Amino acid sequence: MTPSTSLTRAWIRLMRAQRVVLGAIEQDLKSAGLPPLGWYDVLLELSRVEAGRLRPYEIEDRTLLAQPNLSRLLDRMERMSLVRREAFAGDGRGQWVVITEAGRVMRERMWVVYAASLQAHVGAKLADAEADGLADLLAKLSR
Amino acid sequence: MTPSTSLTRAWIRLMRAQRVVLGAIEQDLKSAGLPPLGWYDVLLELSRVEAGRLRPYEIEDRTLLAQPNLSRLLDRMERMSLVRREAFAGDGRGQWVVITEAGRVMRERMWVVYAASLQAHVGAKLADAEADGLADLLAKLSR
DNA sequence: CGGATATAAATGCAACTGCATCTATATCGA
DNA sequence: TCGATATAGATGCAGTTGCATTTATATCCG
Repeated sequence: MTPSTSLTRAWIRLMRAQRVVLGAIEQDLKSAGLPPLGWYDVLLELSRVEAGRLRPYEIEDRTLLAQPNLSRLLDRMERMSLVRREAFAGDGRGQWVVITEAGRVMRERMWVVYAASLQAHVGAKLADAEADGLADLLAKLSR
Repeated sequence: MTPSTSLTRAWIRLMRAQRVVLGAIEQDLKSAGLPPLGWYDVLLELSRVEAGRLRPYEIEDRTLLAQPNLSRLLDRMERMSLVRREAFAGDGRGQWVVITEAGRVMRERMWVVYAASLQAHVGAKLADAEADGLADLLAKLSR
């Protein structure tokens, strides 16, 4: 049941590439005095939906964050006034997570840095056609 | 400076694929009662070299582990008798990290599970030629 | 209706990471 | 040779993650 060398090599490079690029991006965000990428993911999901609000479990599904981690991430974001929690009428257990105006502003500020960083660390190394090929191959892995 | 959609899509899928596959592999190791993947990486590097020993900074270079993290990982591995630290003659600041027989056995036990997991979570989804293509594209990113 | 079960989210705790700092030893240059 | 600087590795601490458990509310079924 030993995987082929092709396979092993691809996996090792996947780990390495992700680590290198993610590290570089996080570093760029930190240098700009901005919060880590996880915050961006949450803000993006919230700003994508019309009402600017989602249930925590919906955010979970979209971001692959584990429930307790999301709960505490929301605590931190709420402390920074980027989101606010509101009661969910109709189910006493539930709540809405609502993005604030400050949250929208933060998402945009983060995107400026994130986009430049992506361009520098990925875009500069991959032509568009290559990126498409990569995306297709990677898509097979998450399914 | 906005990255193309191709680029963004590739990056998001890279993050997702790595998270999904790594999560599955770690889960398989844990289910088998084995330590996490980081331990494997260290054991592998040590077992690869003829004398079965490396300086900590050499392990760092090969695994991308941060120095303080490696230092403590070695503590844990030493507690489990998988490696042992020895003085490095010729530089009083340095040391050797030596893999023990138990360490070699552990590496092999981990590889059995790791290999099966890789096969299941990557191999089953990617033909060899695709894996080669993926590896080539990913190689461009770490450079 | 009322007890068993399920679901939404929070909390406690241990392990791990990143980061800054510290200690000890080496090296370099006046 | 000696003080300044660099390097190897360890340690302290705060922030984060994973995992198990808890709390509160819903739902389901006899």
